[in-house]
Amino acid sequence: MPELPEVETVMRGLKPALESRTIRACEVRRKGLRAPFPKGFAARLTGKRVLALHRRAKYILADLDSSETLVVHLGMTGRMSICQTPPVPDKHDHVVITTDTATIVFSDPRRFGLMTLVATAAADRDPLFADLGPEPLSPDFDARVLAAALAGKKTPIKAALLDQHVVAGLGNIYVCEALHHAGISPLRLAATVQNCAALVRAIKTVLKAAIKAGGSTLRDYRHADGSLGYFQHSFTVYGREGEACRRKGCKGTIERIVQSGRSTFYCPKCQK
DNA sequence: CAGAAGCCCTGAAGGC
DNA sequence: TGCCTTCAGGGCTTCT
Repeated sequence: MPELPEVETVMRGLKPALESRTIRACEVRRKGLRAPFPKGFAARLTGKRVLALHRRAKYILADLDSSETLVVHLGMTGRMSICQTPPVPDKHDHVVITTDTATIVFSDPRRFGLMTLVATAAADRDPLFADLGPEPLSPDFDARVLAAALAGKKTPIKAALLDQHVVAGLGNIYVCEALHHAGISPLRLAATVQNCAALVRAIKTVLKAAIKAGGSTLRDYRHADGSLGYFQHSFTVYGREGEACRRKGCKGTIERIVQSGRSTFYCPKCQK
């Protein structure tokens, strides 16, 4: 499940295959993913040069020389693969982009992903991005900003951190990991979190370590070159129900609960 | 209006 | 073996 570290890793892997390259062909093999592809999608990509690749929240953005930006969201099972030779398309391969040097395939069995085009100059104001919270790894995201976003929130801190308006790019796994790292219970109401500085530090630490490890491969996630992430081996709570807490000196056992329909893993002993 | 629940979608895994 | 149910969850819509 691609969260910020996975999307960042895929984006970095795509850079050599896309930046400063010209899209020579684009094959669209269905009407859309979770939303329809925009009108003339393939034609608006064909012949365009990719100026720069970047990431916002869980979105990969490719600025084109046509003043449009290709927006890609991997959803749950989306994958961007670089192939040196054109592959035989699988039934879940939905978009095939060909440059002079490579073929990039977007595949997504569950089709929770998204591919669309926005005007580059107005991207920040697009509904996809306008209300997003700060990038967790940017200096803009600090204790004061987080405290302000959590003020008055009656929802559990777990749900608040999953809210992309509060902070953009966290998903279920890294929220669980960051809360354990900070020693904060996922059940605690957001407005009652005292140590926002520790929580901000934990979020940044966990995300940076995960990016360094190339993200976490649980099921579907792969780098653009097909290789795997390995941060899953460093999880302290996620998927560890019934196992011993890894915090130094803590004798607790990791529990799994369900919050807003989603699994939460935490240690009831050291997360308060 | 905030917060919670429902929905989309498919493949893997478990039960019988 | 094979059929059925359950689960995974990001982001959107709908309900309370």
